Amino acid sequence: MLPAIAQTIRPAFRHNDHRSKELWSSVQEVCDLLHISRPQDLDEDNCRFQHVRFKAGQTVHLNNDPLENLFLVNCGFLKSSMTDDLDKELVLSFPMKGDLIGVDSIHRQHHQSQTMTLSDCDIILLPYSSLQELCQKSEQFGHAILQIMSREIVRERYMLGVQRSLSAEAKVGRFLCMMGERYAQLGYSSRRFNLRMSRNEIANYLGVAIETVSRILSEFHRLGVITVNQREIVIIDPVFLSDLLKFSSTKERAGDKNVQKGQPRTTSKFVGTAHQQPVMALA
Amino acid sequence: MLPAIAQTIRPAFRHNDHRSKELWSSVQEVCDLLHISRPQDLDEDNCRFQHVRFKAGQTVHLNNDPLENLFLVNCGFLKSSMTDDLDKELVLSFPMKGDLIGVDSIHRQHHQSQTMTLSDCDIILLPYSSLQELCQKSEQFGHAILQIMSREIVRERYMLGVQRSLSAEAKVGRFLCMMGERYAQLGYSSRRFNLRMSRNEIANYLGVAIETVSRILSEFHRLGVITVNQREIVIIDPVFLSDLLKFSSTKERAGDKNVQKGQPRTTSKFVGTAHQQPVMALA
DNA sequence: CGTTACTTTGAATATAGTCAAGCAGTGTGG
DNA sequence: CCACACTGCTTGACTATATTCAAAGTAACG
Repeated sequence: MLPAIAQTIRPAFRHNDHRSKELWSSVQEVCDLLHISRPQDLDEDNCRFQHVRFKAGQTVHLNNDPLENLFLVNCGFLKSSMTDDLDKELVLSFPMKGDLIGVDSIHRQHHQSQTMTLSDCDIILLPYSSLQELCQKSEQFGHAILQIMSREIVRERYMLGVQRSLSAEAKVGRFLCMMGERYAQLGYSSRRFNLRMSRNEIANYLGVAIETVSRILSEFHRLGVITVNQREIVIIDPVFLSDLLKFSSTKERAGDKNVQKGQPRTTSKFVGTAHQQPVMALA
Repeated sequence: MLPAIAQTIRPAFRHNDHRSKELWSSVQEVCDLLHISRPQDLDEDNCRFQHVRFKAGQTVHLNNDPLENLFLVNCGFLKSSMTDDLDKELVLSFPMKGDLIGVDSIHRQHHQSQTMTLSDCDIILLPYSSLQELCQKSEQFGHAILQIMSREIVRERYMLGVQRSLSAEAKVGRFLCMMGERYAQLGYSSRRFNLRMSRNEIANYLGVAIETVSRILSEFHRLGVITVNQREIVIIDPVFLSDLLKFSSTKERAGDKNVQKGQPRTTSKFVGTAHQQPVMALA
């Protein structure tokens, strides 16, 4: 079985001959990474999954590649995107540790997107055939895979809600909060982090113009709710950003709290809210 | 097993005592509806799935209901929606025949959305436990379920692309085309159909204001590319609508064909394109 | 027939996009 | 080491698009 896997990986993978302490992971380790409990009903644990190293800027898989492997991020930062009718890139997600890449490809047996590395990465190859086999052996594992797919649906749906009902500044605010939370899950600070992606990629991901992202970040900085220095972000007032999630919606903010309504246009429209909430000390 | 299913269904279901020719469906029939091939590796076909009838305006499941059944639409039209932070409804989809409802609930074992009927409906209950069992018995069936989940992800992703990169009129145009295609798949005309949902629901689904939907439909009508009479739509020029998909994107139309750019504002901005494409005869 | 819900239309406004210019880091080669 | 170009980012001015508010029209319903 192992030789079989080795043969199915794309040639590019074989160029990565970096020495690594753990080139193969067990089912246990994969389950831990995926945040699913290890199936109790799976006795034989002789299955191993290969790790592959990527340098920043490399391609993990391209659109329309045949489905052979799913990819589980062990460490590093990536960008998944698709191409629309006009060959314009649409950024779909920024996978990081613990994220499973490629579940969209099961439908047509070909990848419906492409994924690039934004930093050096360590990726675990999960051959789809092996996953199917595990699903067959273990009902619990099968259920866990369905859960992961379901979670992906819920996540995308959440983004859909963001796209539809939030203003540009709320999108950016929510994006920053989300990134903070994700870093926190990885054990980093949720308040101070480096964005791994360009303004262009953020703008694309959020569905707004790059200038808008830039303007809003500057505005947040001016208001003292964040600090921006290149790609280094410090979130000073997360409450402000999370309130934006709720009340900056273009459509429904009339009727909710009388802030941000009828503020003089000569000053920032955020001032009203900013003054209501004490600026929190930087951790 | 059958009594078990009968006991797990919600009380509301039992009120529907309409007499029906086929109250139970086989695995075969379910697979046909889902457009997946019947698993060859499943010999015993003694499993039956209960049908439930709903009148228009009834609730199939509510947000946060525990996951007991998935729902497969046998006939009728529905609306799935979720509730955002502000208790505002967000329409997610308009399920119809062959659509599987509830795959989002597997993740947390509770439904993450609610579904209402827009017309009288016949729904097949698929107990999640039975599905798991079938997945276990048949590798092919398991794969098919993964495919359906994957397809759902791809669909939601498509909507995400629509939300991000299309103008309001392109969204409406695409919506009409999409509805036409879906009716066509059910064997109805793709050119002439009744919308089952209100303008409000369309607007919500597309993430635009209701007035915008109304205006754009009127505009399309004025241009002769569609006919609107209440909720009855006749698509006269699908090419026009599908071109909108490509070239009405707010962001990328500069540089593509010099239509719709620099048109006098006194007349419709669609006129330029409309004149380039012959109006097709009404089928 | 009046009430209600849904839809259409117009006018004013707000939001975000486009265009254009300039700035700031980065890297290259002289 | 500095000039140079290059890329990514920021900012301002203007414009387009879509929303909000307001009002009136239309169909459905008891």
